[in-house]
Amino acid sequence: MPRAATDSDAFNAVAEPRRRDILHYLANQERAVGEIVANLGMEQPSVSKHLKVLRQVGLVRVRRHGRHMFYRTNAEAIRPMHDWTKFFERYWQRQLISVKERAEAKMDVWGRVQKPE
Amino acid sequence: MPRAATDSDAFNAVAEPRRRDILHYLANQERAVGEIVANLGMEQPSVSKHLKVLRQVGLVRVRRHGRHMFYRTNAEAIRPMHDWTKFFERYWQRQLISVKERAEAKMDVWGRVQKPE
DNA sequence: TTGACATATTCCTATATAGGAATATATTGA
DNA sequence: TCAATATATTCCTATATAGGAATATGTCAA
Repeated sequence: MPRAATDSDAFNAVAEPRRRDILHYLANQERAVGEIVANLGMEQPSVSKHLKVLRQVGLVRVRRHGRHMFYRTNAEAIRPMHDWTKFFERYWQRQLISVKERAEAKMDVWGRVQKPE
Repeated sequence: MPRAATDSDAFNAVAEPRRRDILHYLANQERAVGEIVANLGMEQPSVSKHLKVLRQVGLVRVRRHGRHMFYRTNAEAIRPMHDWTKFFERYWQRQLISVKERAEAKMDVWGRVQKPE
């Protein structure tokens, strides 16, 4: 079984660094495809294909104006990722637990208080 | 060119939903592989392979104790993802800009204040 | 209507999967 | 030393890429 498709969800879509660049670039203002090409230094077909993936997972919104297609980041779609990462916020400041601290807490060698196995 | 490898960075590693499940499960306490297998209902080789990817990008730490390998989430490695998503925090509460508001702000039809093209 | 411009799509290929099955490695206890 | 236990690795395969090149589609301006 291969990986889940890039357009299956936001997590898969933003795994590609160029797509993260695009989302960052489109956060403030909507931009035409040509602007993305010029400013991020990617090939035009490449940009179109990345935008298609981002659109399919709702990470960008698009609006046509004449020959131009104006894309803009839909920040709402990033929120689930933010929430997922936020869950770990309380852990990344935690100290390592020393042997001494384990002893004082009456924890076993596995660092557990109850249900050793 | 295929996608970047799953073990190239945290973004690619967590694109796989089962790996997110594992990281969530290992956030509080370190756990033996067998516990992950039992509690998350995955095949043992599958768990070992996912753990390998997570270990290669620093998302989990491992400690051997006898026959057991105790894995634990390294929340620090999730932080870069949190920071990236956090950048968009100020955008996802933004209101849509109506025609009226655009007119008052002297924006053009593209919603831009300066540099129309 | 036609040419120029902007964007999207198609075709191509090497490559890295995820999971299943089978097997290998490592450690313990007797 | 040997069996049991815990975990890791290997082999297999269908599949979805990302990027390059070429081309198609859509829209305007004259």
